Amino acid sequence: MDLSFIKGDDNVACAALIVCELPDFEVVYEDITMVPLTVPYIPGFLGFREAPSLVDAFFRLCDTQPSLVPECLLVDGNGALHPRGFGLASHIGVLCDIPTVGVAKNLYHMDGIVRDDDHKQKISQLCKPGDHFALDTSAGETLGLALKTSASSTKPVYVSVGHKISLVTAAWIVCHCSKFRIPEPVRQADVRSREFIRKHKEHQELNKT
DNA sequence: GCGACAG
DNA sequence: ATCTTGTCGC
Repeated sequence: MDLSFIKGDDNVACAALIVCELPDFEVVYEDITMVPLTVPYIPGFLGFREAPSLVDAFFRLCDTQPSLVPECLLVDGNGALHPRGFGLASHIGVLCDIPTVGVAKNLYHMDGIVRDDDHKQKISQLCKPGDHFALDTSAGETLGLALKTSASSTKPVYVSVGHKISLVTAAWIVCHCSKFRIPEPVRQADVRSREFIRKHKEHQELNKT
């Protein structure tokens, strides 16, 4: 039920697609691969850098385990909460033709949406999982939500529409997938890709001498 | 003009 | 994103 991405070094990263099954988020499929990166990281253009490898992983899932293709992807990055309204989650949704939700761990500043004192004040008002507030542009358009996902975290996650889903539904899904701050499918993709990178580096060390 | 800026 | 030590609490 997800997708994520981890960086190895400058030219190679680790793409991870994890499928979790309810009710306990048991991992029933994982596709973790080292991928070469040719496009640099430029804020605002993350989709062009990371979407291709992740879309590849999704199509591998479609080919090999069609019965495990989820109804929705949770993407580590923004969707509509983006300077041009089209972040990584939007790229993946369109290319894979599947509903996607953007889940960012940090706020990406843009027109009228900044981590100022007002924003910090609103965060401090969030008290229980599910509490949230809208992220509105200076023109009054809601691009996403700051959502508290776990009782023990001060920091919210930033949820936005990726593709073929409403913001309310997106927030509902993120909320119900969260044991900790980061929704479990994204967290598993994160944990497992780090682990993969660690083993990969060990393997490289052995081959040196 | 300069810095900040999802991962 | 990554590097890094300890610390607190269940």
